[in-house]
Amino acid sequence: MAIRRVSKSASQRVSEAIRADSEASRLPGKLLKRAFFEDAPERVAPRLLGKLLVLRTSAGVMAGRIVEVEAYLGPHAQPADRAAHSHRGPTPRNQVLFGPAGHAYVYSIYGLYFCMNFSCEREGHGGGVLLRALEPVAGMEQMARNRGLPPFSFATAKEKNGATTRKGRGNACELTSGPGRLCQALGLTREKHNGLDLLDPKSTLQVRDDGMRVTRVLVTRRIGIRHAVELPLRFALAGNECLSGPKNMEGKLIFVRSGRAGRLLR
DNA sequence: GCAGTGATTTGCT
DNA sequence: GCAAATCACTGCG
Repeated sequence: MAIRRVSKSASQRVSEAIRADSEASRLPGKLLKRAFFEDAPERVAPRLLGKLLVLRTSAGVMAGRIVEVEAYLGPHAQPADRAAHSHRGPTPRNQVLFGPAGHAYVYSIYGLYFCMNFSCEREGHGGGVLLRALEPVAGMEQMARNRGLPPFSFATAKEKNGATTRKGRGNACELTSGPGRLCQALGLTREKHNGLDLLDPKSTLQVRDDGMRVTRVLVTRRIGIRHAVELPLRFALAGNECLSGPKNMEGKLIFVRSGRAGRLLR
């Protein structure tokens, strides 16, 4: 199967732009608008594919391209989405989901890890999109430190796929392929990052659009949940090396003829 | 496959 | 109040 992913030169350009100047005004691409998130999670989720998650820290800038997400529907959804944290209504933990769209909802799970959602829909609705995997773009050295992995140089997804990976060289995707892993790689915690506005130019955590065009999106059931397992609400860049979960998951492939992920499922 | 881990919520009294 | 159940995960065997 042919694999569609970011061209190496595009990734390098992004990486170099970030390294050259970490000022907000010089970050790659443009900040998304609030309206982007003020829609149903199942429509926001596929549009997020290909966008960049950018985190500025004192140690430098880390960035990853969003390659896998899941939509979690608010309490008013038909049918009810019992897998969603918000399905019973607001609680102290999930209040960010019921706030304005475009904010980070970070929660701890199994006492060991954190996961992050983006709030969607209008205030009070409780919809969200879970980030399941990123393709690392910048700050891989810091990500490896955060993950407790050895500081060897990481092969890019393209190198790995081209079988040019040298022995002893890790795959960059190991850093961020999974909802817990990506939070650990970026150092995201509930204490520091829950509730951050992803659309504020001054925010340390942003979602940006560098114009990458998405052409093939895989839609499958969600992973690792007990309730509402049948809903097709997991969206991924088809064939991307950095996806989490089983590689042989059945799903539907959607071809995006218009080019923009934002035109999906409209 | 399954153990480890702790925050969160629910369901009792 | 307190105990029990739940949990959208990861790493290891």
